[in-house]
Amino acid sequence: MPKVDRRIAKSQEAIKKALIELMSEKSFDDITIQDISDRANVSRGTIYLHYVDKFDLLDKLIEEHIHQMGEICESTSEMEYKDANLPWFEYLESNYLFFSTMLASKGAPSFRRQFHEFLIEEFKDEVDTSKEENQELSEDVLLQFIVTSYVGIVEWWITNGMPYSPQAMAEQVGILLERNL
Amino acid sequence: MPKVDRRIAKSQEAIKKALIELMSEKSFDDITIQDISDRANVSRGTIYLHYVDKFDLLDKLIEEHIHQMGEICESTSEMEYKDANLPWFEYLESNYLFFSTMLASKGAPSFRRQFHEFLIEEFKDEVDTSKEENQELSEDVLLQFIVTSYVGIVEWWITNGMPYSPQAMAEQVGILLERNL
DNA sequence: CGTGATTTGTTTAGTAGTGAACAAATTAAT
DNA sequence: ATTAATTTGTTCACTACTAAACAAATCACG
Repeated sequence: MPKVDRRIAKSQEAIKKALIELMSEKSFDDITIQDISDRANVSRGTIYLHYVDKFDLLDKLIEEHIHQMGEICESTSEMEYKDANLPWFEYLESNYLFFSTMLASKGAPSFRRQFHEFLIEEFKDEVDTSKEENQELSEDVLLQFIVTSYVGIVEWWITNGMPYSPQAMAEQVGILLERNL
Repeated sequence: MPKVDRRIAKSQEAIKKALIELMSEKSFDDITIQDISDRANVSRGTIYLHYVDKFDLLDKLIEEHIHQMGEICESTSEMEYKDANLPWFEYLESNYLFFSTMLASKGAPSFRRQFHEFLIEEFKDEVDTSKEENQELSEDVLLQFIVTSYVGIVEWWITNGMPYSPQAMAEQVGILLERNL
């Protein structure tokens, strides 16, 4: 990995942070490139140096988070659900503004779907209908059941201002996964 | 004013912030230029682009705050003491880490003296021994009295974690100044 | 002491960010 | 529908930041 120039990293961070902040304040349609460069404290041209337009910026932002979540899944694949969930909820917490705006009604309508699809892929290998208690279930039903509930729980937790700690969430969701998979 | 390049402003901000943070963690002597550049996320060379060494950086940092405080004094010169004090304490609050580290025992020993000298200059024109109740006082005694107590109050407020709001402080110190000047 | 490791301060060639200008495309208002 | 005003996307010459290399100075410690 040819480590990226620190100026690039800083500019892109500032730009992405600016977009998230602005999306939490007004509709994506109403956000202009100038708005973003002002907020990021970056020249307007700098944005075009990295992104073709604001849609591309949003795409890449989402893509990056999906990728990060993939990394987390990878690093926790060997753990118990209870433990594996902790980094997950910690990640959600430390990116609260991103997830809350993306899941908000006027956020990024496509994000919920992408999030769902991502989880389908991740849980695909986890469902085990050979286990005794799951004999009567078909794989895809169980998979949809789990993923839908997972998305729902996350969405509820985020949009309700994270009423429980990541630890508490990891533990409880861990129990529920254990029980159903 | 030939407005400064935004890259310069950002770099210098990051560098100054880094120094303040590091000084709140360890002694100035133990801080290296590399430490600062690491913390500021800036190339080591960038520091030398703006400052000759870490002493120069500290000098300029202090000088800037003294200057800012001068601006505040200027903008409030027409107000009642109570009102004039508010921007003052708000400034102290928003630069809490700077003032608390500079006033700390192992901070910048010279800062307290510079701060004192600055206030002497600012209050010089405020003392009025022609007023009836101050007839028996000589100007320099009254001046030293006021400034010493002002520095003391600020130092106490900062090093004790700002136990009162800037508003409360501005009000009370306003009363005390009114009473003595 | 001395000597080995850090830290310093400078230089270098290369890269990213800068503001300004511009025409083209959108959007808003009458 | 015709302006007028904004926003877009691109180009440009210039400047600041970059990492890396270097010798000199300072530090640490056996």
